[in-house]
Formats: sequence, C-alpha cells, structure tokens
Amino acid sequence: MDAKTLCLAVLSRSEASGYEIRKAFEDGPFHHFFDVGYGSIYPALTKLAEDGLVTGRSETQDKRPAKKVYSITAAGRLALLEALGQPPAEDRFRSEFLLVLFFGDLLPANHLERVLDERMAEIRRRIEQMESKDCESVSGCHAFVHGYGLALYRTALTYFEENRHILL
Amino acid sequence: MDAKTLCLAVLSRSEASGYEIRKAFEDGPFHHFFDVGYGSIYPALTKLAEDGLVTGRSETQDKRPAKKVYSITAAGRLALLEALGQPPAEDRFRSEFLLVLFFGDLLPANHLERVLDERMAEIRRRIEQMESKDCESVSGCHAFVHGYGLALYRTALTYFEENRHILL
DNA sequence: CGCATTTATATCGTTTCGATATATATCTTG
DNA sequence: CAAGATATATATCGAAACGATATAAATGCG
Repeated sequence: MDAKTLCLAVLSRSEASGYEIRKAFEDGPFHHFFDVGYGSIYPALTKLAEDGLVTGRSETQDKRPAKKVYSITAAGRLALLEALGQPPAEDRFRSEFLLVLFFGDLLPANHLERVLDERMAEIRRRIEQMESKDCESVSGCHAFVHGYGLALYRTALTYFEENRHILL
Repeated sequence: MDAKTLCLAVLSRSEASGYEIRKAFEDGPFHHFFDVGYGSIYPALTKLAEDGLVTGRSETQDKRPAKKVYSITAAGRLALLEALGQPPAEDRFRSEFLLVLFFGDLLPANHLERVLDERMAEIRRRIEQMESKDCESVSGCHAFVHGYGLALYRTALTYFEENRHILL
C-alpha cells in the first residue's frame, strides 16, 4: 500500500490539493496511523494523473498562492477498492523514544525525565485533539478507528503516570 | 536514528552476526518498537566496520554455514550513547489494517471480519510471547518498555473484543 | 530421496524520508 | 509599521529504507 493508494484514500473523501492531502496525514483523520510527506505525495499525484486515476485542475485563489486541486475518478475509486480488498501488511511501529528508555540505565536521569515528560505532553495534546468537538460526530467505522487510537493513547498516558517510578 | 545506530544498540548487548541482529528485531526485545531488514543491516555493518565502531571476525561452524560475528568497540559505545542522548524523533506508526477498517463501509463484511480476526489472533500470539517465561526476568528499564508494549497490546485486544459490533 | 525450513550473507531496484528551494500572504510583536 | 515568524502552496534531490531475490549449506521430515 504505497503513497498512491494513500492519496486515493484521502481524495475519495473529498477533492484536495497536495498540500491539503499532507494536512490530512498531519492533523486529519489518518493522523494517528499514517504519515506521508510531500516528497511522496507530489510524485504520487503526478503518476495518478498520468494513469487517469485522478484529474487535476489549477485554482487561482485571492490572497493565497495558486493550488492544484485533484479529484478522484471512477477508475481511481476502483483502484482504491482493489487495494483495500488485499490482505493488509503488518502494522509497522518505530519508536526512538522507546529505544532511549530501553537503554535508560546508560543515560543521565534528567535526560530520561525530559524525554518522558515531553512524550507525555505530546500524548496529552493528541488526546485533547481527539476528544474535541470536531471529532464528536464521527460514527461507524470512523468512530471505531478513532476510538481505537484514543484508547491506545489513554493507555500509554496512564502507563507512564503509573510506572514512571520504575524508570527514574 | 538510522540502521547503523540500531545495529550498535543490538551489539551493545552482545556480539552477533547480521542474521542474529535481524532476529533481535523479529522476535527479540526490540521487536515491538522497531523493525530492520537485511537490506539495511548488512550495509550498516560494513560501514560500521569501516568506521571502527565494530569489529568483525569470521566464525566457521560445524553443521551450519559460516557466520561473521561483529563486536562493538569502545568508539562504537560512545557513538551509541551520543545517538541516545539526542532528542528522539516522533514515533511513527503505519497501519494498513486501520486504513482498511476506516473504509469498512465500502468493503464486504466478510473481508472486514477476516481482517479483524487475523489481527486479533496475531495480537494474542504477541501477548502470549511477551507473557512467556523468557520475559519474566526482565527488570528496570527493560521491564518498563516491555510492560508498555504489553499494556498496549492488551488494550488493543480488549478494544477489538468490546467494539467489534460497531464494525460488523 | 526429495522437499521444506532454518541458518547465513549479500545485493538491487523501487519507494520513502527528510531537507531544501521557491514564492506569496498573513499574523505577530517590538 | 516594519521585521520576522508562520501559514499556504508546489516541487525536487540525495540518502536511507524496504522488499524481493539470489546464493548456499545443513537439517528435519515424511
């Protein structure tokens, strides 16, 4: 499941520019389980347009730089469904944070404490964001995925609060 | 924090061959928060050896193919500490599984059910492995990181059990 | 005996990541 | 109000990682 499929996934919900697709992964509904950068998005959009899976049009805006808005085509929707029908690859999780904690014995306590505190603050921000009004209306599958992310973040935060003493 | 640092991290615990380093990420203590493949490990070991951060020796074994065993040097330990002292990059999580569930409305229910069941079985395996005797003895920082992974897996499993009905 | 699996190293093409360049507009603050 | 920071917007490039594949020796198993 490459960047092209991920762009199709965002575009299946509404037309968007490359910049807006990026935002969907930075703050939007995909935020807690995917991240895709500009370096993947813009080439992906070019290829998708070549293959007729999306169409693009330029939109000049008042008081903003011009943007290229892409829309998914019928063929694009088919391609997305085809990709979603495949058995998903294993989840991938990379955490430098946990690596640092793992080697906590070798590191100064104040470094560990700072790293942990920053991580906890970050998680609190995420939870707050996911609990906000914008997210209250989600239902069905979206609610399931949203609730899953929230449950994990809450578990993480509680774990850190309760087991902090082991580390420091 | 690249593959070189990750190899150093494994080698700081005991000398190992490229194959054994891979196993540390597949089954070992780093398994639930990092994954590094052969395509990253072997080139990394070559560079580390060039830079004097590890030393390698060939070991011909009876009844097995020969292996190259690498050991970390003093300079290697310093480089590892230096890397661990940096502020860690944000955690990265990629889940095709959640993407499929997110678009559950567009997919046949039996596909969703199969995907979810397989994922739950996988999580049960992971939990069982992490609860096994080999892991009972871990303490301190290792226990903290280990317990964190376990807590998240348990939350995930419980969430799926309790909210399955939303999806199907 | 043949076949799958495990141990073991290595490389290669494709994809992704992270940084950087460029440009315009708005917001902030001294 | 001007300077500097931040937000909007597209694009590309080199480095790194990923996934597949090649090679090879040995073991387990029916």
